[in-house]
Amino acid sequence: MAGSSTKRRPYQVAETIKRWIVEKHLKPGDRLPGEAELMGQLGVSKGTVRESTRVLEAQGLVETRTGPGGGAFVRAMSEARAISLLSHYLFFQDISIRDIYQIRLALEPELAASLAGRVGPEDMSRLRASLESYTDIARDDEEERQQHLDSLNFHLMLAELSGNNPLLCFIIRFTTQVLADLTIYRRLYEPATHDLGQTGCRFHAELLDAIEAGDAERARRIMREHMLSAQAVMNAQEAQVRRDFLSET
Amino acid sequence: MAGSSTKRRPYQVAETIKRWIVEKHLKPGDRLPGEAELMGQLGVSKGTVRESTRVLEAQGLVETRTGPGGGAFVRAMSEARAISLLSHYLFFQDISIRDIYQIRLALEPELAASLAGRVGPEDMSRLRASLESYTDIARDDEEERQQHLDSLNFHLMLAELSGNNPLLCFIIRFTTQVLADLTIYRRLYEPATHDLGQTGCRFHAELLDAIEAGDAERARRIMREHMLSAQAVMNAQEAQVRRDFLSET
DNA sequence: ATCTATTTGTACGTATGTATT
DNA sequence: AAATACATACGTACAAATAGA
Repeated sequence: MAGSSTKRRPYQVAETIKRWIVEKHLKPGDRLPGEAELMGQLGVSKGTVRESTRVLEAQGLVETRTGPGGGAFVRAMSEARAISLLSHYLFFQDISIRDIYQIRLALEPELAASLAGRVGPEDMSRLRASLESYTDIARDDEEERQQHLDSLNFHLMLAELSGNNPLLCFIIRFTTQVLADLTIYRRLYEPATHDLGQTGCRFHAELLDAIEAGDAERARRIMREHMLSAQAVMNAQEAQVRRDFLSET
Repeated sequence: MAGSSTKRRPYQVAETIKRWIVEKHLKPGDRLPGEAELMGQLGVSKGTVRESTRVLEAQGLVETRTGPGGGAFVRAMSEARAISLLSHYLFFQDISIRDIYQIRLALEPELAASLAGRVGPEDMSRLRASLESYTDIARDDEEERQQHLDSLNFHLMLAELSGNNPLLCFIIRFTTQVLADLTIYRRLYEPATHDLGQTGCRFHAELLDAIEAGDAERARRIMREHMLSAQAVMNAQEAQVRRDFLSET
């Protein structure tokens, strides 16, 4: 294989800059050379430099600001962007609800266990307060839909609280996000799910007790039962996940 | 909310094109309008169109070809690129070996179970053949390192075989990739791990038996024990994951 | 509050590379 | 082998945004 550079210039430049970030141990907030300097140092035109910057920006590695002192700055990719990018990957892969729940069933109990005894009192009451919105049975479809979103949000809050293991946190938030996305746009929640909110609420309440008591094994077991119960309901409606990109908010 | 477009033009254009892909149900291989047409339809200049194309390309949504009949084509993002993009996210997140194994411990048994009775004879023998390379004890460090890579590759092959649940497959391949990456560049594998290859090989062999027999529960249990055993060894060396981007191959 | 300097953002024109026919 | 259609790259000019005097 000859050394002929098969990639196009903007990508060569982007790769070079990535190497700089690694080798020079650049941290979020650090400034990269400006367009003019890059043009000079790398011997490319302005347009090429800009295309490179867009690439790095699209990948979430830098952000750019105009004006004096502006330029391209190293940036820690937001979790929202990472989720969005992963949804780009799954766009052409056929994911089913079943797939999502296979993951949740394996991971959520793990998260619950790792949280036992590690949630402060103020977060604890925030979690308990959030249960209120779906203790009572829903009047209409609209309310039920909202309850389901609130219930999913409970899981997002749990993931948020577990600062340790960012990867676990990310995966859980991603799966939850996909489910929430489905709930918003589709009538995913129609038949025979009316009491899912009720039972879900009970599971959540028991789970909080176990977490507060610091009983990791009990938390794990409760969450597992919770997932199995939800999975059974969801598997009934063997839906294909909607083809869309998740937005970045 | 006012329609004031806070984002810059290339991103507006990229978003527009993404909407086209969703709404028109474009599939991989479908061609997007050429630069000239986009310039006309969207009322932007050539440079802006090109920056937009780079953004979509960086996100793995399109590829571009030169020459007659060339242009930008819709493309299903490769798993390799998705892994690379996710590694960009984790770059600033401080992941530990412990974190990786927490995920593996939860997911690998699930994968093993889902594979039981679903692997064809030819794949079965490929898997068995791969065991050969680490049945015998390693002579030197170099050989041991290679054995560890082969052993990880076994898990990659398993993930590959499980076509169902692309997301599960992706996550497992990602975690394995991170470990392989560490093994290549660092001396992760030094102390007290000499028999890890041996015991790992035994686990793998037993696992294949269970899979061939179609015994999902047994496969799950064996893989779980395998992960627990490896985790115990790895937790000894509480290493921080190396700061680097995973390459796209 | 206004101006000014700095730096990115957008547009346009032109030339070159590359693959298809 | 040549013509064609398309992306790729360069250079310049000007617009917009922002920090600081």
